[in-house]
Amino acid sequence: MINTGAASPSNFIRNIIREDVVNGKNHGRVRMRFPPEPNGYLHIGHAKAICLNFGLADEFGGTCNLRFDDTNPLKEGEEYIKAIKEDVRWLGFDWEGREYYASDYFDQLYAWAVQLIKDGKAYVDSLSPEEIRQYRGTLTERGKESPYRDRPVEENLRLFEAMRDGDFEDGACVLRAKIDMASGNLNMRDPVIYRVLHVRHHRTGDAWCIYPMYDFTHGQSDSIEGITHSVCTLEFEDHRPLYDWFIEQLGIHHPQQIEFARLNLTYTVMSKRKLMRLVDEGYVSGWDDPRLPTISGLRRRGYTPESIRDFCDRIGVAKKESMVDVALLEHCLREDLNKRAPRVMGVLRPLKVVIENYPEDQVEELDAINNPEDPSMGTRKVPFSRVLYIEQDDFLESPPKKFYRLAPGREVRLRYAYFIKCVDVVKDAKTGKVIELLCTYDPMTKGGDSHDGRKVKATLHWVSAVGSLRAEVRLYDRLFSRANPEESKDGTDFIAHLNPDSLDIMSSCRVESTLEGAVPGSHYQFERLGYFCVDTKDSSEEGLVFNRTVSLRDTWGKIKEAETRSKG
RNA sequence: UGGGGUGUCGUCAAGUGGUUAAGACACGGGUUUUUGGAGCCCGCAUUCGGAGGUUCGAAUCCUCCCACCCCAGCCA
Repeated sequence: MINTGAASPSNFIRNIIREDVVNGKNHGRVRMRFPPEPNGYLHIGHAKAICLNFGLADEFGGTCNLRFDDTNPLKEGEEYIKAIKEDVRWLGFDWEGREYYASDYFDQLYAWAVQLIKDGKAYVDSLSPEEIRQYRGTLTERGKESPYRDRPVEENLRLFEAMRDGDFEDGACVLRAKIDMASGNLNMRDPVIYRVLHVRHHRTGDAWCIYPMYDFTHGQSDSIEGITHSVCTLEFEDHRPLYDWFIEQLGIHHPQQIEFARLNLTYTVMSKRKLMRLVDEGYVSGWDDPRLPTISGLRRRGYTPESIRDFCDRIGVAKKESMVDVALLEHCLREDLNKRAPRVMGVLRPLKVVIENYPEDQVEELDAINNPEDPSMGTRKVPFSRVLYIEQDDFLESPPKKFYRLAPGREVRLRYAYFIKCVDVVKDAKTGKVIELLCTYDPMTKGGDSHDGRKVKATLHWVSAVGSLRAEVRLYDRLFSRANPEESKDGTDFIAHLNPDSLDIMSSCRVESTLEGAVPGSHYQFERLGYFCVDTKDSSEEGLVFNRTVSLRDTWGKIKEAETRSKG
């Protein structure tokens, strides 16, 4: 178990638990659990819940179980279990072998259902699904009792057994709790607790053809595991009275349920249904597409577990439904990577530069610092030669006032190399586009230091033509063009707000040769551009592929943007 | 009078009768700089959804009102 460390801000759940511990409730013990349904991949919203549950357990010297709520074999599967475990582990949490499944409790749940029947608290209903819906009433009108509600206990027992033995088709009947059809809380209007489902379960196989509903499973599973604080999201607030009712009828340990608001992030979607659709309909390349807020997507994008945990600590926990600015997530990432990522130079859109006064066949090895934030990371040698590449964005033939990079007649510094001055440009005869720069260098400025106090306004990153590698770089941007893609006044599908420029593949980039053999998944800062990582799926010895994790803060970009905006 | 929730800065979020109403992100300005990066400094809610009331004193207590979210799966 990792200790998320530094004083996280206080939140109401921690306050409740602290109070309980102080008062000796549950003998001062804290038992938490993270209970995903294995029917999809985990996303950053789950990370919030994971950090909360494991973090609180850790803080109060308690434990946190990983429990799969696998009560619906129609939608669940092994693939998801595997992915979920990998994600939780990657985030840095350890369930210390306490890996449980609601399906482990099927026998106990069945026995409890029988107990309820015997106590006259549950009955087998033979109404059709449609009829059950009609009998339930509406939000403002009370429901009607089923004609089967008063079947004798013996008959209920016999029928429930027959359900279990496979005597009924799917949907023919259900077991319902006998509570109150007039309740203002729909969950209390005789909720279905068992249904017939002739489906093979990924763990129990064909042992069962009836499966308990989530509502009849979740609370009792927590109870069985001795959970003290059962933390879940807001939409289950209405279910709490029902869970309490089961616990009370059964006379078993009563976990305390506490609800908090789920995480929403700007410029993305978080519901499993929507993520599933993006994957299934091919809008993204898979659950681990780097544009997705899934844990696997963030991982592939280059996010670190540390940055995600830091983010989860900073967003807080409350009951107010909120939308967190993705800029905060990016801030946490930059802060982490700034300290750890080695610096390297790479040119995304190469513009050829010829240093006319530099010897034809000479190649110099220049010293470059691996990370100015951390001297212990040392230095490396980068080759410099007569033909170089710089970024196309770093040259403008007629620069606006605030642009202080290279331009005709202007001098700039090449990082760790020399001052160079642009003396001429070569243009494509047909298009008129600048395709090459003719420059001179000042040998006295080796290493980048001016020898005469001469100042230069910009430092550019560059790469030597001879000592550099070709690479593909995938520039990722937000998946949606709207802060809240769900927000559609009427009927507009969230798909309509997909950002058409969320992926930009740069295929003729050049990176410095130190990147040869770079390890998949490793992080780098491409100086002046941003943080990038070696793609874990598509990068290889023959073809390096980098993903842009996040750009550096871009002051010039903002100036440009502000100016185009003011010009109208 | 269906039930359950929530409203504190652009976005999160502390605060639970006496604070100049924390902090973070964002934003703006300055400083520094061989990354227009990073760092550092400064600014950023006379006010807590609204209106009344209680009190020496209210974001915190009371009353009424308003806005928004969730619930009618044999999904979770």
